[in-house]
Amino acid sequence: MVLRWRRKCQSPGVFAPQKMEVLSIRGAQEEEPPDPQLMRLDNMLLAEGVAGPEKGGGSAAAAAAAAASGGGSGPDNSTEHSDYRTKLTQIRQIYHTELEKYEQACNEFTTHVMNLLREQSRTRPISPKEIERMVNIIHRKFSSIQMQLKQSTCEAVMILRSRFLDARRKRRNFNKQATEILNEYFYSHLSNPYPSEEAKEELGKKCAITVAQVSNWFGNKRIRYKKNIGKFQEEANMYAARTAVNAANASSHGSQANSPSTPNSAGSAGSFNMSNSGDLFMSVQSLNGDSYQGAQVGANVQSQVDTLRHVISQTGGYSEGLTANQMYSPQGINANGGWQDAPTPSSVTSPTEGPGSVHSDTSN
DNA sequence: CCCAATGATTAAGG
DNA sequence: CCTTAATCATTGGG
Repeated sequence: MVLRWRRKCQSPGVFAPQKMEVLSIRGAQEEEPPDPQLMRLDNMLLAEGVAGPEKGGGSAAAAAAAAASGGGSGPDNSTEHSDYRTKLTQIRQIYHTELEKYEQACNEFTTHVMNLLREQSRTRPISPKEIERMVNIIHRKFSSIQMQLKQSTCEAVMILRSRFLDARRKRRNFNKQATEILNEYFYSHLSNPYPSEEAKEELGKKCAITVAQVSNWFGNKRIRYKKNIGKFQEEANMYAARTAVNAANASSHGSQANSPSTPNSAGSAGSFNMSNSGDLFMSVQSLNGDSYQGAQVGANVQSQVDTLRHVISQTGGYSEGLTANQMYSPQGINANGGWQDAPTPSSVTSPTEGPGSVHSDTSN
């Protein structure tokens, strides 16, 4: 489609607006045949708040915009809609102006024709039926013009809506910090990267995005990670190392409740130091084994295991079934090729898959 | 310009 | 509702 919703609706003074008496157009205004096309347009304009009552506050338009935004529940961004409402009001004004103009022109023309007929009635007999027929013809003509106007307006509204309500068209990348937080969560829950509703809310809060956006992000991330794990190796190493260090620090220092999720260590980018891998290995041993005195390690055990396993698999420090060709298939991805039961097997990438039995899920 | 990355949407399945 | 997978449309770097 063409993106030119502004322009049109500009008829340069076809009829000079004059002060004329209005004839009785009421009778013919009601379209005898309820044209479905016209009804559709009318309904749409009405629903869109364009053809509604006068501008008694933008309530109609606001309601329409809110309804159009989809979900009824939600403190949707109202700043986004202000621009939309402004433009919608513009369309509405143009529409009303034009409509009025057409009506006036129709009346004038009708009057003119009537006068003509009246004049002619002096020289030849004119039946009232003929007059009525004339008027009908005129009104039909102007009705079709009105319909064009309505159609144009509808089109404009549709384009406006797709322009403003289709979020794809105003996509903004998340800021660095947000993606960092999301990635951190993702890679520290690699064996089960499905954040609960609460986790999503919290992530959304921390990243200043909506829960739906968090879901989108994880959906995209999961599929794209799975599709090409190799591509995410670097990133995975980075975040795994970072959170692993964090976890190691936390567990070694006992309960240290502080540090609100911002490790803030921007120093070690790609360089992963192998020296602490030994410590991490020990941690894994104790965590994966049975007796770990901490006892209070509940929900975040899995995350630590995830990151530690990842780190270990990358550093090659853990020999149990981890061979070179398994670099690209770390932790929780099972033989199915996915985290969840894949409905369509469709010949997964790596048929040979090692032990992926890391599942002590903490659902709460 | 091209092109990879990326957020959002859609369809299909549960 | 949720998910996956494919796709769209934009962003931003070269």
